[in-house]
Amino acid sequence: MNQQNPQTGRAGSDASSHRTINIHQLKTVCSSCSLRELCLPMGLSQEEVEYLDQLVYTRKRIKRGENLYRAGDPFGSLYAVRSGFFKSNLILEDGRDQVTGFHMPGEIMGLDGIGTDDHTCNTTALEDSEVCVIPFARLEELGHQVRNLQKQFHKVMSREIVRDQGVMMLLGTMRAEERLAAFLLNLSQRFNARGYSHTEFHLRMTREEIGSYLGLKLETVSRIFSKFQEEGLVSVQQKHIRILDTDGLKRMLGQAD
Amino acid sequence: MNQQNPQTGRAGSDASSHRTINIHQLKTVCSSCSLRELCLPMGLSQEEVEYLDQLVYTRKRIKRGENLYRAGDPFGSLYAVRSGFFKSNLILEDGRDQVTGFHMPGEIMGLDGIGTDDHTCNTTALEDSEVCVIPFARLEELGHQVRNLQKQFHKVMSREIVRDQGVMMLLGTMRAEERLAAFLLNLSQRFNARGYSHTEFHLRMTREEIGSYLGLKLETVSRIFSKFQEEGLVSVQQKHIRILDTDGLKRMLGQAD
DNA sequence: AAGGCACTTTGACGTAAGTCAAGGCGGCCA
DNA sequence: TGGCCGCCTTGACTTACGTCAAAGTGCCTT
Repeated sequence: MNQQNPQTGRAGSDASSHRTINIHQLKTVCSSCSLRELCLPMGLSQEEVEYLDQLVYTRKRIKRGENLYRAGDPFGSLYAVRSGFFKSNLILEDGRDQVTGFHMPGEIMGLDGIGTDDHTCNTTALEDSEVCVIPFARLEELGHQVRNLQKQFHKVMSREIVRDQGVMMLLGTMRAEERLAAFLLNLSQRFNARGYSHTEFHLRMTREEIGSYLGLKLETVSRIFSKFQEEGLVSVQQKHIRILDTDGLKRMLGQAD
Repeated sequence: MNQQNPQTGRAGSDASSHRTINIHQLKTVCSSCSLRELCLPMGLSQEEVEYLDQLVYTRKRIKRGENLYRAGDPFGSLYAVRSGFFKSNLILEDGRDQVTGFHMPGEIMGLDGIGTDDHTCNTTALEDSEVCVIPFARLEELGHQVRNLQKQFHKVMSREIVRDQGVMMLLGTMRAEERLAAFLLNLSQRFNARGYSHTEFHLRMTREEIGSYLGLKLETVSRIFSKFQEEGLVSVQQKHIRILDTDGLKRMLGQAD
C-alpha cells in the first residue's frame, strides 16, 4: 500500500536522531509544512505564515487509542492534525456514545472548547498520530497582529459550523444507504485534497464508529457495504475500500426515495 | 404601522417623526439593550459595550414568513435577534428540507456565511421580528480594537459548534420521545434565560418544523405530544405548551431504553 | 356569519433499520 | 505455530417510526 504518510518516515532511532529531530522541527514550521494550503495558514502570504511559525512550535505524538483530550478537560490549545487520524465523540451519562467527527491531516480540532474554557467532547487517535499544538491565547494575540490570520481563523470556525449542519441534514433526512454513500464520498474528497487516491483508501475506523457517526448500528453499516459491493459501486475488503462507481454513489444522494 | 425602518425614515414626512425615530434608535444601542447579557455584548464592560454601539446601528424588520437571507446570498453581516423568532433550514436539490435551528432574542444568526462569503442556509422569520444588523467587516475591525469583543465573538462561534454537536447526538442516538423531551426542555431553558416562563410558552413553529428539526415526521411529533399529555408531563393546546413535570421530562433523557 | 385554509390529530397498516445470535476472518502474542 | 480476540458478516425476527387517509380545530377573509 502506498498510503504511508510522508511526515512520519523521517525520524531515525540512531545516534543522529537528535540532530534529525531538530531538522524535523525546523521542517515542520507552518511556512514549510506541506499541509499549509489545507490548514490554518490557508490563503496567507509567505510573510504572514512566517508569523505563524512563532506560534506553532510544539508538536505532540498521540498513540493509537490514546486521547488528545477528554470532555471536561480544561481548554488551552487548538490542535492541527499533522499526521494520522482522529475521531471526536460525545458520551451521555447513560453511556450512549455519538461520534461527532473524524479528523485528518490539516484539520483543526478543539474548537468546541473555546466557548466554555473546557473541552466538550473527547478526541482520540485512531492510529499513531501527530498534532501541532496551537496555544489559543497566543493565536488570539497573533490574530490581533496579523489581520488575515484572524480572518482565516474565523473561516475555519464557520466551516466547522457548516460541516455540522451538513451532518444534521444527513442524520435528519437521509436513509441508511444515502448516509453511507455521503460518508464515502466525503472521505474520498478529503483524501483527494490531501494528495491521496480518491478511489482507494483505508478506513481507520471500525464499522461501529462509522455507524455511530451516521446514526446507524454496525450491522446496518456492514450490510450496506455488502449491498454496495453486490451492486458494483465499491469493493470492500475489511477496511480497504475501493470506489468503483463514484457517479453511482452520487446518484444515491440525488433522489428523494 | 409604526414599524418603519429608522434608517430609511430620515426623509420623514413630518417634523415629529424625525425626533421620535431618533429616540427609538437611542434606546436600542447595545449599551442600553435589555438583551446585552445574552447577546454579543455578554461579559463586556460598560465601556467596551459602548464601542459596540458604533457598530450595531442598523435594525431591520422581517415579517412573518419572510427570509432574512437565503442559501447562496452573499454574506456581509451577522444578525442578532432583537425580537421575534426565526428558523434556519437547508434544502437539498431533491427538495428535502432540514431545519437546523430556531433562534430567539439575543442569539446570533449568519455565522455559516463567514467561511465561504455566501450564506449556506435559509433563515426565515416565524413571527414578525426585528434584528440588529452587524456588518461583519466592521465587527472584525472593532474586534481588533476591543480585545474582549474578539474573545466574546469566538465564544459565540464555539458555542454554536457545541450546540450543533448536541443536535447530532440527539439525531444520532435518541428515540423520538427523547428527542421531543430534549427539545421542550431546551426551549424551556432558553425562554427562562430571557425572563419568560419556563413552564408555559407558545410554540412559534409548526409540528412539521419541529419534526424536521428532530428528524421525525409531523404525525410522530403530534402523537408524542398526545402521549406526553396523557402521561401528565405537559398540557398541549395547539401551540400553547404548559410543562407540568419538568423532572419527568428530564427522566426521559437519562435512560438508555 | 360562513366558508376556506392551514395546521393538527388519530387510526390502520407498511417497512427500514434495530436486535439477537451464530459463525468467519485475520492479526497478534505466547 | 496455534489459539485468542477484536472485528466483521449474515440470517431470522422485532419494532419504532413512517405512510396514507380521514376528520377535527381554529383562524382569517369577505
